[in-house]
Amino acid sequence: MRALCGVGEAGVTAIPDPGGRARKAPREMRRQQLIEATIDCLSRRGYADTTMADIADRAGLSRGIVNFHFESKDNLLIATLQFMADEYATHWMGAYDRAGPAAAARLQALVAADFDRRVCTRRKLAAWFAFWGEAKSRPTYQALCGARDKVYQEALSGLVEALKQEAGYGYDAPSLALSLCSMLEGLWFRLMMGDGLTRDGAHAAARAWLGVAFPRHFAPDGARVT
Amino acid sequence: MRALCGVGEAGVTAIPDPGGRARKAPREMRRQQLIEATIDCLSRRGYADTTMADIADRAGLSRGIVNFHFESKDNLLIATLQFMADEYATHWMGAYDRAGPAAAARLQALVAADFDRRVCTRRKLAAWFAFWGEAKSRPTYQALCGARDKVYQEALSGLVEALKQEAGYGYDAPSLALSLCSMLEGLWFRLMMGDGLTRDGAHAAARAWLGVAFPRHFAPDGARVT
DNA sequence: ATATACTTGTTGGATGCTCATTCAAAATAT
DNA sequence: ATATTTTGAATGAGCATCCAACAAGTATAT
Repeated sequence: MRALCGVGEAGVTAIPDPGGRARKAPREMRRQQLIEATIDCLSRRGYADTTMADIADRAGLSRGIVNFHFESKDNLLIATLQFMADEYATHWMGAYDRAGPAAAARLQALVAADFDRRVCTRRKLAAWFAFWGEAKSRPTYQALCGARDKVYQEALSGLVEALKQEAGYGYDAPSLALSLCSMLEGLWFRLMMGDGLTRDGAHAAARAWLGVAFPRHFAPDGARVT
Repeated sequence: MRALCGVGEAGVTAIPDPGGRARKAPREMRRQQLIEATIDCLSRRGYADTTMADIADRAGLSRGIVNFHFESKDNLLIATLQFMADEYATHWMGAYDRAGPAAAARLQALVAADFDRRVCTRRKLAAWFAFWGEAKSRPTYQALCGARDKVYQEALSGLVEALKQEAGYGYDAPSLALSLCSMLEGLWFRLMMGDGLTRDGAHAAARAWLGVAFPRHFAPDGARVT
């Protein structure tokens, strides 16, 4: 589906074309191509410096094309954020469902999902932060990001509560759930910032947290204890 | 020092003037006034929509003024970020020094400092995130933000390590320190995003974590155990 | 099949607006 | 009188949007 991934610094290279520059690529494909180009530009140039021309160039198409497929720059950005939010939700929900019924297994799966290659790339993290930086002043962004979080946090809260009942931990479940998902977001932040932190390093830190918070369910390195 | 704090939504109201609109306010005062106006605009309109005119209006001064005191918009933004980074560092270092020699007391003080009124306001958090959103594509911002973190994280790491040695905890200290400061950043993020989370709620979540991670030093509610 | 209208995509330049910067003049200090 | 600070309007660059022309498919007619 996604064509770009390695993201070399190479200049003019366009996205390997779904349908080439050929006219009449299916509507949805061209939209997706433009969305990917937008994520690309956001991650390279930042929100403020991303122009319509940049996006068109990166997609290897002409200047007017965006206004044909999306009505405006704003619409394109919203569609891009929507796409990322949907992709993220689909991803973690799939992991949740595949993890089986045990609360500990589900929690472990959710944490692992956050550091999976498919959603956790420099490119996408940078795009997320570009949006988040603007979110407080744009209700639309805030709504989309908020929706992303709401359900996710509820899922985490439920699991934290379930583990508490299973093992009689003494913590305050809502507070601990909040600190858990804040930590996951913070790790994303540090990954995006560079600093030599790797996806594996971040994942290890998250697992260390699990081991500390739920010692009867997870070993200090985050491996599950039966 | 800082004049604005309550930040009502009120429209044209300028910053209560250090020196009024009177000409010839001391150089440093006018610079500070413009920096405060910049933080204000960033938090209300976001990075992309903050213009020189906005800033001048909010400061209650004329359009050309910024280019006189700072040479360019870029310079003003950098000075603003610099100011926030300095203020933050001064603040937590002061808390650290005032906490006395015990590692647990110092850790508690650092966590409390992060949720103190002076640095943790909606206004300032929003400004931080405006910068962070652009940081990946602007080396200068990244350097300033990175410097902010480096020393802070080292301090936290040292304390986490010290507590481990005091009480023989089983965790991996570097990973746990990373997860701790990620959590603090994530809590800032959620505070900025709104969602009904209060400063006290965020602080409580952080303390809950302390209780979970260092049970021999902190009670479940984060109070110190002697 | 081949020609003819019609729909959908695509292009690149024209248009007009917003904004950072510049600057000459005015105001205030020393 | 001279130096510093402030003003507000002029300048010009960059950008999103618009649009007229063109291209490529698709349906209908011959």
